[in-house]
Amino acid sequence: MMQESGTETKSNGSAIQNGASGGNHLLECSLREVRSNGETPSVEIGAADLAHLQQQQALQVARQLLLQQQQQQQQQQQQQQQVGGLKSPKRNDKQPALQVPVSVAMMTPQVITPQQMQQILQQQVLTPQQLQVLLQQQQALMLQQQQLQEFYKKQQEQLQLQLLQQQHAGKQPKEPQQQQVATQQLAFQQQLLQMQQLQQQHLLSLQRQGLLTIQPGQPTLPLQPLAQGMIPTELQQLWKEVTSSHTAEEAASNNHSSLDLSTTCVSSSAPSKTSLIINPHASTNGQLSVHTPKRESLSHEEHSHSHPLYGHGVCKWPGCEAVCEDFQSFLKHLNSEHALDDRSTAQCRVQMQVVQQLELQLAKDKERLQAMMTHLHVKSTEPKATPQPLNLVSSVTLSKTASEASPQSLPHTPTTPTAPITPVTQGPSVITTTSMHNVGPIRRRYSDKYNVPISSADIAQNQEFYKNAEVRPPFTYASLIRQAILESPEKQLTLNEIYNWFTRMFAYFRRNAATWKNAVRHNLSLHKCFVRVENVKGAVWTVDELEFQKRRPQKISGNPSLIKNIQTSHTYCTPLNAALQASMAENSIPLYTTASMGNPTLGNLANAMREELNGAMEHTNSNGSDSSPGRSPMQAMHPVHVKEEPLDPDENEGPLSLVTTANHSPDFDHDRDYEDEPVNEDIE
DNA sequence: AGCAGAGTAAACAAAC
DNA sequence: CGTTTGTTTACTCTGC
Repeated sequence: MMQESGTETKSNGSAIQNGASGGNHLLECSLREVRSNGETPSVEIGAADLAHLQQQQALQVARQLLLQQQQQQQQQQQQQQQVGGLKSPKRNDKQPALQVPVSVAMMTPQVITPQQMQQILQQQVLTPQQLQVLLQQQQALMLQQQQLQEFYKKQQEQLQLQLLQQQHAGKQPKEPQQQQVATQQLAFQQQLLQMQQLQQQHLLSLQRQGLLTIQPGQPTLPLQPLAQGMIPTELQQLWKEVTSSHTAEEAASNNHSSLDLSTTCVSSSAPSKTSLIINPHASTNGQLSVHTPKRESLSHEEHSHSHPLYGHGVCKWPGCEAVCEDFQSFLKHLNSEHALDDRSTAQCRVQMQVVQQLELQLAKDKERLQAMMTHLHVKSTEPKATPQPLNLVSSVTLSKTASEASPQSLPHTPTTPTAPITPVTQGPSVITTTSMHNVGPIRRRYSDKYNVPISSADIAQNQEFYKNAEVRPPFTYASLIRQAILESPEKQLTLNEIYNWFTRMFAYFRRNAATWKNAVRHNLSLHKCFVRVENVKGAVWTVDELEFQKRRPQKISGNPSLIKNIQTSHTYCTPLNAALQASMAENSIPLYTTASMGNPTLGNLANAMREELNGAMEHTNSNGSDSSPGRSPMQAMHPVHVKEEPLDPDENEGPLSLVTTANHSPDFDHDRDYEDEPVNEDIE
């Protein structure tokens, strides 16, 4: 029976590994191909050339991506066929994910991962240097514009003064002076206009290159200060005063210029934005409303020509730049050259990716900014911030809404963590070989950690942590075995089921199988608390609670406050958390949130620690009164987590019991490898 | 320093 | 016959 399950798993594991590695190979090849094709162009090229080149590259990337996705799909199909024939269907979903987490992201059909986007943007389309140059250009333009605006403002103030003086003086012939002033102003406005056009061009070129996306409802960043700076209420008032005294032609010309200002904004492919920015002033001003109808009618006209893909007589389709005399010819060009075909679709796709990437980047930067501001402005929260991940997630998981607690998640990432949005790719890959340094013996390092009570803990999170991170759990074998047995519905497990529990619950026990299995057997035999019961099917192991409690006379050297703490039900998980943190500290592993992993079994692992704790308490309170049915709280928790555990080996008797436990299987090959290896790679 | 608990390694036997 | 299960012994390490 055991043999069957063992061999079956072994063969399955290898089959899966082959499939996965094959897939990786293919993907790597295609990726490499993409990379090699997307060499960064030489530096000394014009902006237009650059844009063109980038678009070409983008096209190429698009083709490659399409190809790649096809390959991925094929690969997936192959894998499913290959795997499906060999193993039970239940294992299909989880195994590849655990074995080659990187491939998971890549195998997602039809979706470009952020990593790929990053590659597209940074390696293929634009180099960071190019990006920086463009941004610098943009900044320089904005600076110039600001200076010009200030100058313009000053001029208008002077003008205002002069006008006031003239009004008060009320005698000298106004016309020449006023005209002079007006023309002066016009000159400035035209200058400003030029600046705006320049900036607009720049923006458009950025947009064309996919560097900047102007969203319909939102003002573009550079234009916003300009527009706002251009039309403050006082300025408008002043402007009105000046223009009202002018001749009709002047007024008309002035109108025109102000119109131009607005149309500039309009032509920057953000029509709605114009109204957004200007209308508030119009409403507050009242003066502008006079102009508004005209402006609207004109801007409408202009608007009809302000196609996002058309500007300055040039087609703005990525990589096109065909010259079109007027809007009509542009439309003709658009329909003929950029009709719905493969090429256009690919280009569109690339543009979408670029936009997505930028949005992603924006989200990241926003998050970063938020964090920075929080850090800088809210110093008082700093102490709070550090343990926040824990508290946050704990509260979330305790309320069993482990939906989107992890900010990144990460992955989280965590990290996750790292991967700020690294969402949830926390497989074993997240914590890599560095975490394997702690392969040494367990030893009871945690005993002293009990003296470091930490606020509320998250058992579920810890559990997920150990499931994914190859960190040695700070529990004794005996505790773990007992926990495994108690978690089973019938409070009894076969040896193999205990093994399965270990591998399922702890990534650490997916390696060095020979070692820890031997230890498990050793413990089972050694400790009286584990009772072997002959069964119909064979033998199962149970726990003699009495014996188990007897057997632990150590730890906790009477810390009254701690003990008091412990006895409150809420802090039952405290030692576990302490142990977890200690363990992580030992391994230099940042705590990353894995709350997104779904319904964690509440208190699974905590029991392992609790019982240790209880034992210690009993020892401390040993002067009689086994006051603790103190186990009762923890026992009371069992029904909860026992029910929630989705894969209970007990339910799957026979050879399949091993197979149906998902997590351990990917590493089963490793297990075998380590079993075959005579030398333990422990570093002590 | 000594003790006890825990982990590791290994030998061995019985069962499968 | 090979593997799994179970037992036992010896040794090391760690905390007290």
